[in-house]
Amino acid sequence: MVFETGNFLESVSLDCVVFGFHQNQLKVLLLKMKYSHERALPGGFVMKNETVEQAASRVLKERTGLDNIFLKQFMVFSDPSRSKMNPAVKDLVESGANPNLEWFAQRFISIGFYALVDFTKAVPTPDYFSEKAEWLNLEEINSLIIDHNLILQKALNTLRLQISYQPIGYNLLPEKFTMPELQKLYETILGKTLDRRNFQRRMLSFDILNKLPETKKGGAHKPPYLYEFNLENYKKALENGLTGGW
Amino acid sequence: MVFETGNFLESVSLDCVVFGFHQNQLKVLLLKMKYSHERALPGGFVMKNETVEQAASRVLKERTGLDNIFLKQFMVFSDPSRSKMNPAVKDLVESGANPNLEWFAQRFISIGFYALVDFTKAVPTPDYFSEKAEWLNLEEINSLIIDHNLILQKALNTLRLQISYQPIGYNLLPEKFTMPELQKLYETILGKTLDRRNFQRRMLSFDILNKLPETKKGGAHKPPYLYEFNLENYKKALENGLTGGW
DNA sequence: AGATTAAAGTGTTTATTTGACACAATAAAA
DNA sequence: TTTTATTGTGTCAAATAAACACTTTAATCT
Repeated sequence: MVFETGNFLESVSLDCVVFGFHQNQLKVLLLKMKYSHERALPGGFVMKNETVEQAASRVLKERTGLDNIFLKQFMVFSDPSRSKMNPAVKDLVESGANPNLEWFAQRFISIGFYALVDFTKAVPTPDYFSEKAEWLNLEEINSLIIDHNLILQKALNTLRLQISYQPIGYNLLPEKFTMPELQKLYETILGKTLDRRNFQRRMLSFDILNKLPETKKGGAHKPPYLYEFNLENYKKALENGLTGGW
Repeated sequence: MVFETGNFLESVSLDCVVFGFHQNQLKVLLLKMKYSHERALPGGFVMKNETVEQAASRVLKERTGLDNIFLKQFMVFSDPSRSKMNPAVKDLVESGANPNLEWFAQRFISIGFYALVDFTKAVPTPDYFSEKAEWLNLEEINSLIIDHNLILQKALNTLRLQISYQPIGYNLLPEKFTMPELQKLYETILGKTLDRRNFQRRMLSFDILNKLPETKKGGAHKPPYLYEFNLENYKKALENGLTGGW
């Protein structure tokens, strides 16, 4: 048995909404369950000697191969009926593999995390219950197990709020990126278009970008300059917050 | 025994930072432990058939006598060593009362809530572990048990952030209040002074206040007008957020 | 090779918001 | 009745945000 349930804290689970960005699309990492074939957010349990943040890091390391993922808890989901329709339990029954069915069937409150990762670096990897892990575009996402649609929606709301007073992008973009790419990221998260010139002026005013002397050639038309984040200032901005909203 | 520990979810506790406002001071509701005499935030456990929000409401109803308290979860505290120095356990040993000591001595992750209540209406009431419940001014608060200082600090930070894009006051002030009182509340939470005229202009622009024809007499000097919140707009603002910061 | 195409670079003007600031009115207290 | 200190109120200047158009460029097409 893969799960040594005795190592875990009772009653507590966690679910992660992992956001990535690729080809101007906001993506979410989802699992496909082995037996029910339903989709689910990656999640896990908390070991007896780790914090919930460490647990989420551990889980995401397993699901993406990445360390040092940007990770934030945003809400606890605790509707008493939420666990009842967990298909993982059904899956366990069908697999006949698990001696500790009751443990999985217990009531869990789940701590919701959202994570921002570099799409190109993550290697989606299924877990014990799933046959596949893959990125889906936001619009492609239909019904998820249990309350995972709700969790996703709350995560998205939180991200949208966050973006107004925190820098975002370092964890979602490759090291070097163009201003139009950054703008698309913002537009995608916010769900609206922004003025190109005002966006650039605003971004530059935050003083978290280094403009590089190179441009990104290869597209048809005028090549855009490349930028990188000025990590020192970026971190300062993370702590102190930015101003205003879009 | 008061605590039927079997009714509670394992591993999960909650702690509440209850804010009140009185005489231009921000107050926090604290308990004084029976045996160790240390101070603690009011807290409790989650019953098997309730959400964590319902649990927090229940606990606060017991500690204040109030229903329908404004309540918000803001963070989960889960350092594995946090439970180790819980004086409640020591208290239980000394009281000799509890047959289920192990339950209390287990590791808990704690869900932090903050609450905003009308100081004049709350009746501080101690719990099983405490001899006294009382309001303390923020500056009067010294060392609290376990990680409760941290929880308090995070709650305060959250409140300060929240105040920039959410209306605040309905839950902290009496029904009718004056503009100077409202301003003092903001100044106290933010920890800085604000320009009287700009504050008023800004507040009125949110369109969440009704100016009443009455003034509040009794003080020496010119009596200020009374206001009440326009609940309909207040709730809209809670949902949609305000703009900018101070 | 030259023409065409569409995205990217860039600055100014206007409107809106914020910040600073002073004097008159009032009720209580002296 | 005088004094006192708080409240009510408006304007002007500065900063910020919003609207907006033309030139430059690399790739593609012919």
